[in-house]
Amino acid sequence: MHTNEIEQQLEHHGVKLTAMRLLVYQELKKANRPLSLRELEDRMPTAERSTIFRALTLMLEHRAIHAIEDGSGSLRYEACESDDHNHHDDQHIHFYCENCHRTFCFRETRIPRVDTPEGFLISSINYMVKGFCPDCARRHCLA
Amino acid sequence: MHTNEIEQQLEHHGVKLTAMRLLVYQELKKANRPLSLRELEDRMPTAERSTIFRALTLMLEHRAIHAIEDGSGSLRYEACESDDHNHHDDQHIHFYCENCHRTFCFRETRIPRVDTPEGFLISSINYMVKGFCPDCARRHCLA
DNA sequence: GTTTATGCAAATTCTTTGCAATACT
DNA sequence: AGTATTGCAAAGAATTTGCATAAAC
Repeated sequence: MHTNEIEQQLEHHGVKLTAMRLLVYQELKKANRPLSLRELEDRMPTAERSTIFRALTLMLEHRAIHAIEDGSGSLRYEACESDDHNHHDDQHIHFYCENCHRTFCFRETRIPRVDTPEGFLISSINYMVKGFCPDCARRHCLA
Repeated sequence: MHTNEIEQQLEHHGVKLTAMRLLVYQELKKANRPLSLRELEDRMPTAERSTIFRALTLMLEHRAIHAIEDGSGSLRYEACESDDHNHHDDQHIHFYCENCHRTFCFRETRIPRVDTPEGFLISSINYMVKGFCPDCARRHCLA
């Protein structure tokens, strides 16, 4: 994906472009999995924590990205898959390995919908599975 | 539910009984919704934060309770519904109101299961819906 | 020139641990 | 006595904010 496309995506969400915001967004796109603030910092030595944080907050508000809590103790951010900013759901489910603390995206698996009681307004859904990833499961059995 | 029943539930999970642990567990049962460490502290002026925390940690390990991340920035703890300590899933879905920061349990709604790729070992599942609760939705529309 | 974004530093909040004192068996 | 639990205080980790500088419009 070219930078221009990415710029357009951000603008499509109503996010005013800056060099830093673009960088953060690109990094999320590139990673292709949810990243924590810390991980983003590590990948962008030129960017300041608070700058990244404010970029993330802004993009969250504009629903260009979403946040998931995986139990690692820190939020992880992920670029939205679709450009449809009317549907801001986490589109797919995630898996968090309690042993190696990695978070996996199961992109093939959409989140099954449920009925909610009258009056509740839904803006997003997180479906988070936890346990052991194949690597850790194997090691755990051998041990 | 009598104290004795609650004691039995804890012991059934292999948690050695102490006054503090019982108190914490009772408080969770009583609340009937997920509580944060802070909320528990507020409800138990006699108990120390670290004591509550260690009680929670222990009960988590023994799967007498489970933890959910609702996006409020702090973990919330909830007494398990069933006494079956082989199934430690969050049995029902939760709703977090982004406006008033309350977390609701939709006990009627079980978490729909999904297929996960080969090799992943599942220990728990969180299904978290976010948005506006009826109260906040109404106020938001009027505003 | 006014508004907006950035960088730095520090405050806040939440979680977790070390250690001495206490309670339990 | 010996082990396990509790309370206090403080360390760690992550998030969030104030403010001065720098950039954008």
